Amino acid sequence: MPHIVIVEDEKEIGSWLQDVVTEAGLEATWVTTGEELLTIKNEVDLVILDVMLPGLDGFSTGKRWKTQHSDVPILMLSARTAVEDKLEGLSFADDYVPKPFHPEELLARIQILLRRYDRDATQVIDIGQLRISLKDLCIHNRETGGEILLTGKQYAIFRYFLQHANFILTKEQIYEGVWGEPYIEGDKTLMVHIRHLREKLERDPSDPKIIETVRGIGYRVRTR
Amino acid sequence: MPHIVIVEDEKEIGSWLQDVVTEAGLEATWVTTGEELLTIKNEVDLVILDVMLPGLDGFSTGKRWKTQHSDVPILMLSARTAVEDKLEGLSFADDYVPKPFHPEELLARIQILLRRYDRDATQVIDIGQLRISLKDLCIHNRETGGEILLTGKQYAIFRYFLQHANFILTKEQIYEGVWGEPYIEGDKTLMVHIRHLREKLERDPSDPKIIETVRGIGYRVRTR
DNA sequence: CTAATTGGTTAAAATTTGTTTAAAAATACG
DNA sequence: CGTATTTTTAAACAAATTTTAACCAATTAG
Repeated sequence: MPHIVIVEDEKEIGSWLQDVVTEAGLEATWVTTGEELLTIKNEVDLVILDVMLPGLDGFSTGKRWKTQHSDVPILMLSARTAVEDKLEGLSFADDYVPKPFHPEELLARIQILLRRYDRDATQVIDIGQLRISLKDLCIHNRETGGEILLTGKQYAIFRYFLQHANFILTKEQIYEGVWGEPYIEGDKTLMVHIRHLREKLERDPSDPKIIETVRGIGYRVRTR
Repeated sequence: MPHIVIVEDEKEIGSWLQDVVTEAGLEATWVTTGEELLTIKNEVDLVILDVMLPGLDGFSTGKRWKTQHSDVPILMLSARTAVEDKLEGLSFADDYVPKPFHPEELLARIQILLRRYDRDATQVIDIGQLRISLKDLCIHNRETGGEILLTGKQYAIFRYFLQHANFILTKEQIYEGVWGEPYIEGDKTLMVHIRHLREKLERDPSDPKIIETVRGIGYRVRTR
């Protein structure tokens, strides 16, 4: 059953949304702040995100979600119908629905996003001895049969590699994609994380096959 | 370049849409009936479909397209803003934009759909036996099937050549373009790099075909 | 034909870049 | 609040790249 997270600070609307989604046969979690959304660890299939939020606003929350968490679709809700707001939202979100709206329209748009997202998800890829299910980012070692658990940053980096698999990625790209802030020339932080990742993923961390080094440029993870 | 088909019977709007899409750097074909859309044989990446059409209406056209043709996304346009219409459209289409709308919003929504259904249109150039995909910085030898990895400076120089392909480039130009500092007459650094590049790229480095020498001036890489 | 010029080649020196290890700082957790 | 874990910083080390420099080959001009 697809799991939907609703981020809405107004109690009445939040609770109503949760009902609407639940009655449509979907699982719904309702949180009231962007910060809460960003800490959710469970599997999420879609986020309904209000623009006006206390603290971290909807736009900032959405951008962080997309860059730091996952490609899981975001449907923005807003009473602000100005083109600038729509454009801002659509620059990272997958749909933007102005308030007020009919619950049926919302559900129809949710279905579209779930349908679309489902297509490119539910995939399992093999890299070397590893088997990775992209949807829940579980990594198994096919040789030992064990599961490999990564830390937060390690997941973020490895996910970035998988999302851009087979591309040679510059350190700038990776750092900015994962940390969301500019890379400072000569910084070794990323390299230390690569080292830790290799310790967990590679057969022989000092002869890496999964995370290749492309000297003078960056790194690459191949899936083919 | 993504190819977009616009189905719109009103001449003014159709032509305007075509302009909007074309100016955004996309290829646009404009037809006036649903029947015409269903006969298109070329590759299509997105359909913009008006609801009100003479003959086969937008809803019927869209459903046929999805069932009989392909999974290529449909963006519905309509002056009918009733929920029933929206729901009918969203039951098969991928987005439903009520008229009137701002061109920027339309373009943002087009981008979202194209992004989702991206056919991985990576730009690929062939030079001699080499196949180069600029986007992921990969160079393949089509004869041996192997990949050619370059060092940082080698990538920088070769990319400069490709960005100025078919032009005869002076050593000054290349040096200043790659190093970002003035070229000192008689410096052999560039030549050493050219030698290393030729060792990796050419069939016979002492009889170069890919990086030509233009005596007294500089070098040239041809793509045609 | 020979000298001068320009580009090519090679190997060693210098520099840059990536790796590794350890410890400090920050964060999460009970 | 203290402990464990994660993340970042720092420094020493190793290795590959880039540059330098000396010499060689080809072409052109006198």
